Formats: sequence, structure tokens, C-alpha cells
Amino acid sequence: MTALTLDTRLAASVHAPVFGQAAEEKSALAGLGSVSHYARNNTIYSEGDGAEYSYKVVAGAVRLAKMLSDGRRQVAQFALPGDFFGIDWLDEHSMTAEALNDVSVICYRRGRLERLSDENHAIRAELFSTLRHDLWAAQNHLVILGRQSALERVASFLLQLIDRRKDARKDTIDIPMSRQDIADYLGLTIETVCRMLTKLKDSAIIEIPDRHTIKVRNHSALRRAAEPEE
Amino acid sequence: MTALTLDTRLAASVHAPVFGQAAEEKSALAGLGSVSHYARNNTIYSEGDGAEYSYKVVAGAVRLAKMLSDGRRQVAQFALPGDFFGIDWLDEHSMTAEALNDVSVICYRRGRLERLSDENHAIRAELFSTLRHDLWAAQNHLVILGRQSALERVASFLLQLIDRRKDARKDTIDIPMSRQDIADYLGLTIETVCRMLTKLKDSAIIEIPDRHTIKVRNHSALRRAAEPEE
DNA sequence: CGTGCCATTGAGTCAATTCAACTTAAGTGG
DNA sequence: CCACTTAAGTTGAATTGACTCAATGGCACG
Repeated sequence: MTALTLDTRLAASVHAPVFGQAAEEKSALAGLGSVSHYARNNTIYSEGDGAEYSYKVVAGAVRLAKMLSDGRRQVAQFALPGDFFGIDWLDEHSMTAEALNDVSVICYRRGRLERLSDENHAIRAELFSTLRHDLWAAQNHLVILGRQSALERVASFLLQLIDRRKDARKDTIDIPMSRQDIADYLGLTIETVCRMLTKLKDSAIIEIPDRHTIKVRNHSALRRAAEPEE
Repeated sequence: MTALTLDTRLAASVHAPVFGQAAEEKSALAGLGSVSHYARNNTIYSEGDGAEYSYKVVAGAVRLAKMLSDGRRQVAQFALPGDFFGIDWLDEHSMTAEALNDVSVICYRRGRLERLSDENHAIRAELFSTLRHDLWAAQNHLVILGRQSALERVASFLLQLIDRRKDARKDTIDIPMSRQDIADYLGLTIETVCRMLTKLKDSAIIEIPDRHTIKVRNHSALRRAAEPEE
């Protein structure tokens, strides 16, 4: 299992064009890591692997998930360009990281990152900020999973994607992940995700031109669907 | 709403005896904050309040929760002696912190903590570790809320309490929080929590001497209830 | 132009919820 | 210290939102 990480790293194809340079150039870490590429559905690391590296997404999207022994899966995060991942507490990665599509990442050796953050204030601040942001996001996620209905979850998810996307084509959301990924992120089944999307479509709140694109026709209605005011 | 924090701070009674000094003495932060006391059910800060202070529990237990506008509540964490809380991403607290029972905390001014962590490696390491630990815990919590059954959630919760308790009276768990708190932590109703506890009792896995105490009679069965293999 | 994967829709089931009654414990004031 | 009041917890019955199982539709890729 531990060997898998290296294998897939070596096996990683080099398809992905390197977009999103801007994300790196703004960072104090610019140029300090090495770039790797992973093809769609390849594993970047598995739960339990030694946490030798931390990563930053340059292009593409990464799925971070935990698996139960019987196959149930919980997706904790979708890492998009500019996002760090793999900064774990223990010496082992606590999640599995997989490429949603062709992905480029910068890898930072863990020890090196720790040394750098001791010496450099800007890097330290960036890591702190990342951790606090991720914790904040996880706490919001807890509310979705613990207390929201299926419709609210799907609506919240769409709003999250809107808030995070960089390429602000007005009203159009790009959905890089599968329905199953969305279901596992929201603690639902694939069928329920579908039904809720259909429901939003039938209410004229969204359009679904194709399975990886959604257009928002009524933003305020979508917000109301995500969290009804009492 | 912002004023509430100060009000309750001033109004806080000074009942709680200061146990758990050990937790502070081990820390690099020993003696750098001021101690406050809060009586049962008092608010330490509310969601949206300015994040002027961060805190560390000395004695007692603190409930950290988010509320939805219609009253639904999600408890994200129970902070026990030794735990930090209130280290938020933004300038506002993203959760409400309330005393479960009589509580003693150390308050650290936010700006001071940031300055100290810049100068002192040990403090910095402690904060990093806290954040990474909290993120790790939140991710495990996501699995519970997203993918576990009611019985599994309650069993997992009991196991968490066992892992965290310091006063290791063998097999005996102290439950400082109400059934409603447990329900809001696990994303269930109070009735379901009750039923699952009864089920564990009827299976001879636990005993419930009184509502704030649970005795584990069969640890391996409890572990199996929390996460069935395959 | 199949072949296979992913997504969507429908019908029936079930786990957890809601609603309601009741029990037990914890205060409170006389 | 006890009677009274209120809060918290537990159980039962009925309801329901999401799930499971099953069938169909549609797009991508060889």
C-alpha cells in the first residue's frame, strides 16, 4: 500500500498543461517545489501512506477522501488550483488523494516545508492560513452533513463551487467531478443527488446543459434552497 | 450580539476549582494568558463576535457549535481540558462557545498569540499541532456524519470519549454533555441517541448507571458496533 | 455503430424522524 | 426536609425523506 504512492508517481502521465501559474507566483513558496502530473483517476497518495510530501494544485482538481472498510466513502474536499493538500497531523496521510482530471501539482518535501516555515515568515503565514481555512471549511461541511436536507446539501454544494471558481463566466459552473463524487461529498446517494438536481432544474433555478456544466438561472432562489430563512 | 461576549465574560461566576494545572505547565504558553471562569450554560463567545481572544480549557468542558437560522444546531467539537479553541480563520468567531459545566479557561489575546508564535518556536509548534489535530478530528467527524448509521455514530462517540478521557477509571466514561448535545454532535435526534444507547445496553455492551455515566462491558463489541469490518 | 460507463427516472422499502405519552431526576421555595 | 414545579430523558406509534433495487436513456470511445 505504501509502495503505491511511488508507483503511481512514477506512472503519472504528463498530459496536463500547466495553467494557473499565477497561483504559484503569488506564493512565498514560488519555485521551491517540484512539479508532478497525474492523469485522471490516478492516485496521488493513499490513506496510510507515509506523509513524505505536501502538495499544491496548479491545474486540475483533486479529490480527498476517506474510505470505510466496507467500501463506503466520504469525500472531505475537492482541491482546486491554488489549494494545498496533504499537510497531515501524523506521519501518515489520513486520506486518499486522487486526480479528478488531468492534474498538475507542486510537491514539497515535508521536512523542507517545516524548515522553510521556521525561517520564513511569509511561508509560515501561508501555511497557518491554509490550515485555518481548511478547518473553517470542514466545520461548514459538518453542518451540511449533520443538519441539512438533501436539497439543501446539493444547493449548498453548487454555491460553494460558485464561490470558489476563478474563471467567473457569469452564472455558468463547471462541474469537474462525477455525480458519485458529489454524492460522497454530501453524504447522499448518486440517485438522490440526481433527483435534487432535477428538482432545481424543474423549479427553473438551474439549467443542466450537459453533465459537467450547470447554469444558475435564479441565484437568490438557489441561496434560499441552500438555507431557508426559518 | 458582539456586546454579549463581554457581558457574559463579566457576568461569569467563579465557581470552578482549577484542576488540570498539569495541562498548562507542559505548554510553552505557561503563564502567558489570563484565567477566566464560566458557569454552566454560559456563553464564552458567539458566532460572529470579534475573535479577540483564543482559549485553552483548564477544567470543565466547552461546546463549540454552529446554528442555522431556523434553530438547527451542529456541534463541531467538545473541548476538554488541555484543548485550544477559538483560533479562527477570519476576524470573527465562526462558532459559538458555551460552557457545558463550570469551566476554567486561559484567554490569550489574539495579536499577542500571533506575535509570540513568531518569536517562539515551541509556541508555534504547539499552534500548528493544534490546528492539524483539529483538522484531523473534523475529517473523522465528516465520516461519522456523512456515512455512518445511527448505531455506528453513537458507538463511535463513546469510543472517542474513551480515547480522550484523562481520568482513566477503567471502563467508566463520564458524560458531561446532555443527550441533546450528543444528538447535535452526531447529526441525530435526541430520541435516536436514546434508542441506540438502549440498544447497546440491551446487547450487554454498555451499562448506564446514571445519565452522566456509562460503563463499557464489552470493548471489542463496541468497536465492532462503531465500524463493522467489511 | 456497437459497447460500456455514467446519469436519470420510477417503484417500493426502511431507518430515522416526528409526535405524543410517560418516567425520572433536578431544582425551588415554603 | 418535603411538596411542588420544571427540565431532561426514555419509550411507543405513526410518518417520511432518503435509500435500495431495477429499468431506461444518453454520451464517449474504440
